[in-house]
Amino acid sequence: MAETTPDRILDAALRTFGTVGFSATSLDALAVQLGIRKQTILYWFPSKQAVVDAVIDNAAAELIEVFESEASTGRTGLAQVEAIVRRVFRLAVARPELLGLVREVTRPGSRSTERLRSHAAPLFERAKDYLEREMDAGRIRRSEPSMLLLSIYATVLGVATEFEAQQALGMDDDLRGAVARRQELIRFLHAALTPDPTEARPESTSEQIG
Amino acid sequence: MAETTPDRILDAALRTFGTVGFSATSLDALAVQLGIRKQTILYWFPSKQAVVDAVIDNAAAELIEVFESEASTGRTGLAQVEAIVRRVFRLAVARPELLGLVREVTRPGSRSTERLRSHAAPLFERAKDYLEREMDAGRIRRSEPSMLLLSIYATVLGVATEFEAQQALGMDDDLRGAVARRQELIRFLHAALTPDPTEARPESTSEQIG
DNA sequence: GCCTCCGTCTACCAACTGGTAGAGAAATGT
DNA sequence: ACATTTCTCTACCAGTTGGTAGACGGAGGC
Repeated sequence: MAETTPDRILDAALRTFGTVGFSATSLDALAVQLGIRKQTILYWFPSKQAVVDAVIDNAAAELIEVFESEASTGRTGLAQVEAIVRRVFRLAVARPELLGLVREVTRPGSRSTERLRSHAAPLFERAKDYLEREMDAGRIRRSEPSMLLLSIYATVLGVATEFEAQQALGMDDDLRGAVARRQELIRFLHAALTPDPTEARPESTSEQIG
Repeated sequence: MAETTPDRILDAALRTFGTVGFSATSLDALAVQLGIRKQTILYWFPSKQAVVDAVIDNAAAELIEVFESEASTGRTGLAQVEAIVRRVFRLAVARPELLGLVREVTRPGSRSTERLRSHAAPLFERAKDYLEREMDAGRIRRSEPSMLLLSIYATVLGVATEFEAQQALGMDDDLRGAVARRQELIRFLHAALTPDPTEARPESTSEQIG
């Protein structure tokens, strides 16, 4: 089954946008990559922005799929959270360009902020509702759900960040190692969220900053 | 004391590069911001790349200053690590564009990878040496120093990531909150690295991924 | 008063950007 | 066999990009 031209365009665009960014990617460069003319891209998409939007929509759909399929397992509490995080990790290993795209879209100056918001906001609300329900049920330690979500998000995205730093520093090409280390952090997160903790959180020597 | 033109250029460039990125920033846009013509920028810097390089060098010098001044306090163990992390956090609050620049430079497709490496590698080696010494002295729990450093790096950079996501989602503009939450994570890190831990790390329900 | 140097300017340039118009090839339907 | 539709192409275009050449004006030295 031959991949259609628009599909090939979106594939290449996701890869390139996710690594070098939107504005650093010209339609020409994209076309050369595919062995076609840029006018062919503009035949399938009315503008470059339309390509960007389509790539974002596709990626969002793929990520939402992960949440949907995990939400339907009937798991509860932290097991559910961990299952989703683990799936996202796996996706990050298999398709690092997806995380690159997320980083590109969440950039302050991005023109796609509105689009991102329309995809992410409902997901965020659902996750918040879930956490609130589970906190009410006593399965997750009570805290501010949106803060917790942001922390989880930042931790997950840390994989990509860390991996890139590793490559920039010329270290071994070891995303799996980065993932394993990140899981270590997730375990700390887990420890902090489990109800009836062993109260082993040490007195930190760090004072309040600001 | 009037700021010189090249200084003003570097200031504006850091701010813009750190938010919208290198390639999305034109010399013209930079010049308009400063109320000058782009040719004036090219009078002070031989090329755009030279501006980029100078901005990176400046930022690197500023960051290295933080490490240097903290290294000379004679602190040891985790107190030293925490002091540096705290300083970097403070810098992140005061100058978010610095972290934006780091993200821009560590991007896989970046042309500045070599320059980044030349700045970061020696710092990284020194930090590794420090950690190894402190592990030998029993003041930090033994683990792989470079892995530990990468985790710390990712955690610190998470502040920026989280803050940007927050803004993209249209939440309250609260970097300080993000920093506080991040410090919570740092405390977990602290717990995991303190020698003779209380062994309170829970059995995680997460299985090995891959 | 004049000269020189410094900093910014106007006026260009070639290359590249996203985008348009329309020709031509290759299937497809009838 | 022909007409139509689908797709990619060549040939453009105007605006923007980083970069060059050289004029202009002001400050200081003499």
